[in-house]
Amino acid sequence: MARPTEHEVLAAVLQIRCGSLQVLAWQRALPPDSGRWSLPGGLLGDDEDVEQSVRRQLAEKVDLGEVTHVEQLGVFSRPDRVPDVRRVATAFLGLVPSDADPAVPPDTQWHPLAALPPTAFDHAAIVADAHDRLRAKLSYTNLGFALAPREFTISALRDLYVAALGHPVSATNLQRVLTRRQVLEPTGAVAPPGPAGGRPAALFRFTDHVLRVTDAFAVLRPPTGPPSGPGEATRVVVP
Amino acid sequence: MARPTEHEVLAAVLQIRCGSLQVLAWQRALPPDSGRWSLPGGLLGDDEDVEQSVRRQLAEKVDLGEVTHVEQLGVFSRPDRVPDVRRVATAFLGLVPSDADPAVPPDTQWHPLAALPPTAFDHAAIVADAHDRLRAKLSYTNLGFALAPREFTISALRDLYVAALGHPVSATNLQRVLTRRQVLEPTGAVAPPGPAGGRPAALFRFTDHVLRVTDAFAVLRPPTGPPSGPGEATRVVVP
DNA sequence: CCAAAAGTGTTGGATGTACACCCATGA
DNA sequence: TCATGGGTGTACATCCAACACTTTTGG
Repeated sequence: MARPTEHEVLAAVLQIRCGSLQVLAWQRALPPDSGRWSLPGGLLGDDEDVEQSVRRQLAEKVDLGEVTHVEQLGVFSRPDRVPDVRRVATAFLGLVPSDADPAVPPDTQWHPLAALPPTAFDHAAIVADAHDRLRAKLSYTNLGFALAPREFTISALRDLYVAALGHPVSATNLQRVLTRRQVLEPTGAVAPPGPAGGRPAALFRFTDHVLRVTDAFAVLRPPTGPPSGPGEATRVVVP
Repeated sequence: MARPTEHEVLAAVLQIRCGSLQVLAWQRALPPDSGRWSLPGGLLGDDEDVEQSVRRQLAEKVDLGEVTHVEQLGVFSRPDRVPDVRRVATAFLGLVPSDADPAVPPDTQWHPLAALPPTAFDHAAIVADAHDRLRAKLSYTNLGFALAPREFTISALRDLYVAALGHPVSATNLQRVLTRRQVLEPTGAVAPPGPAGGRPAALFRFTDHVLRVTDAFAVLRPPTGPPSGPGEATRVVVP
């Protein structure tokens, strides 16, 4: 009767490299789907939950210290998503700062999302979900911290947002929005100008390195009476 | 070595009944956790994905026609979440309109979230996640359609939002926000006043009965140039 | 005519985009 | 001093919460 059900975890690890958003994948040597590119992951172990598992599996491909953010995307469970066996996957989004260059195994490479080679199983859908989630959260959380170096100029940060969002972003307004929300703070230092000259750029850092919702409810917020209780509700849709 | 992994689906089905947000649960007759209250659900079948499965399982407890919205919350996978066996759960949020009164099996009851009896396993955490998701999406989507009757007055809708959000909501502003976003439209009809008199209330309906994000990116939106391409990006965090 | 409930008008604040303008540096 | 990149100031639009005021009913 019931086929045994396996459970795997898969991570779309994203990083902005050379100005483009890229995803980490390894090339399958054996069937099924040999030759196609596969997201890092593996079977859920007996003594771990999916979050622990994805971190353990990722550690086999990259230095976990370089992965600044991991969050669950959802379950992929079509009965035919993997041939022959019944394998349910929990998908994750992982982020690596743009200045990291983690060592990866020889079968593993970064690929621009815009030109993804043929992927195994339903991994392309997972990558698409990861991209959507990243775009959304860049807009209403401080998630940028996970893509940026510890210190950066506003134009460098702008370039990261452009690569991740896929549309032009004004450096002027990016700075204003993020500082008003206290997502960014100046370090006090400045970066030397490039060879073409120009005013030295101030350096900034993210004030916080854990995910925070910075744009609370757009509407239907609780009345602004006396200072409301601790831990105001925020638009935390996905933890 | 590896224990066989089972996969179950569980649904926190929410409805506003008698002015309070309630969740559907059934009382376990047998161990483990006998006597405690459990969310509807069951094991994933061989030929279905988790979305199909949760609908199938829900159909055993309520008329599926009454469930106006179902969405995935995430995976609960602590190794010890269920004793003895390894069982990973995909949790869902389900919504039932406030005017429905679905027949439920004798062991099944509605319970106010504010006074939840002892729950089985990690089901209380699932209910909490469902509540958070509902609160968040009421604010930036048209999800109210899934809680409201087909036609309603603004004050009735306000009461639903108050019950779901847990804080006061101004009927005046609720109407303005939702009509501006074209989430609501007047039916043209009016409801008769109550016994105490008062002006008859206009009846409204939701223009759409599928989830739509109505409050697009708060910030970092693409430049408003020429009319942008089709299907503008929106803050779809969870499909 | 009064109370009750519903709906409209209006104000003020917060937030964001766009754009003009000023600043600091290297050649 | 000029080109270049960086940063600030300001105008304008949008959106929303709050609240005063008007409308329509039943007693």
